[in-house]
Amino acid sequence: MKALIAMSGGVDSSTAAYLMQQDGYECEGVTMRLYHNEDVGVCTYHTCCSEKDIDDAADVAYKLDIPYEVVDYVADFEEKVIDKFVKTYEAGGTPNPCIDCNKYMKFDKLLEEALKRGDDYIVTGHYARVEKDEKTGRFLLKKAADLTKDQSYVLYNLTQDELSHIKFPLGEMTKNEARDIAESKGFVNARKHDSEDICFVPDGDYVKFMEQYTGKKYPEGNFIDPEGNVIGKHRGAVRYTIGQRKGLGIAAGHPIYVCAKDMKANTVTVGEHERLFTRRFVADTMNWIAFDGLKESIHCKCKARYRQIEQPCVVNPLDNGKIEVIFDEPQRAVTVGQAAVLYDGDVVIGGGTIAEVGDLS
RNA sequence: GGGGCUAUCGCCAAGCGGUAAGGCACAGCACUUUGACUGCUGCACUCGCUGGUUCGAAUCCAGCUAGCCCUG
Repeated sequence: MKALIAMSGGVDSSTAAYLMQQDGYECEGVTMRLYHNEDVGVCTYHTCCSEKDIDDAADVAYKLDIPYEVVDYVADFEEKVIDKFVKTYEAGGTPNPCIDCNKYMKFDKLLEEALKRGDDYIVTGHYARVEKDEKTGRFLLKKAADLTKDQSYVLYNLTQDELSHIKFPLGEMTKNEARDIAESKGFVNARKHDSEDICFVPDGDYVKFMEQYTGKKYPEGNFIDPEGNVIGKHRGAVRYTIGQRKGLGIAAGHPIYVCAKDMKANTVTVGEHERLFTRRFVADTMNWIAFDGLKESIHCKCKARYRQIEQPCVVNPLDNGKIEVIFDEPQRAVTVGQAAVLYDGDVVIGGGTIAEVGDLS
């Protein structure tokens, strides 16, 4: 059996490659080049696919004695991930580009490439598990054994067909075990810092990135309180997201947070922490894994952002494949553009994009 | 023209003769394959100005300056 390892240059995918090899697979390593580093050599730790990362991946592949190559997906990445990222922000939402990168790059474009090359599987260093449910014959996506590292949330878009060609060798182990393996094999990246931040925005300033990318300047506007009184000037509405506290520059005596944005009026509403809680939202562009589609209401758990403990809720099917989620308890800062992923225990039922928040009537 | 009140970090605000609380904002770090949240740390050798009283004052006194209010 042949496997194509998506090697980011980090520890996880390196260890994953090693494990597949140990498992008897004929492996080849590939790194996707997703964008061009404007300032080569400057950003070394918190990006994937930088020149440094390619060096690291190549180094590991050499150690494992497997073929290695870099594929150029810059154009696709820009179209499928960056463009959507920018558009979501401009529309007032808050995107999660990692999810789209998984959906359109790793498990679509790159998987297609793998199949074309005659590989049976595509392999990544994600902490998640794929299992085949013998009763139904469906592939299930499940949380990682190491719950502190679980990444099933960012993988909810996987289809049955994709899942049948995916291996996550790290799904059963802890981060430390993965690092220890890398260390024992002498991989250069064994102690490398975990990836973080948006990979194509190395300095964390996504607004600056957007301004460079679009050539636009996002105009200043007013901060208003919930009653509509102007209480300050903001530096561009795209700069703020629901629930945000830092960077407002408003000294109200107590912490205040972004409660709402109106892109048309170019206003950002700020208010007390208590105002951020909602029980209801609507999600669209659903992908279902545990079954083909939602036909009736179910009770399950939902994560409305990456780092949230799943919360009990009721999910109601709506028209056009949308769903309505009603949490048992109000949740803080549920935000349009973020992904909502539904869980039944360890199993990912499915997920979608939050399209509308609030108004439980 | 009289009378009163107030002047302490970017904002708010403790302090009332014994050697500058706190909150907000801000910065850094931690956390983190999204944006956030959160946690930790830092942040006035100085209290509108000038003198005086005192062993010692942001705290008492005087004058000055500024702002606010009332009254003409």
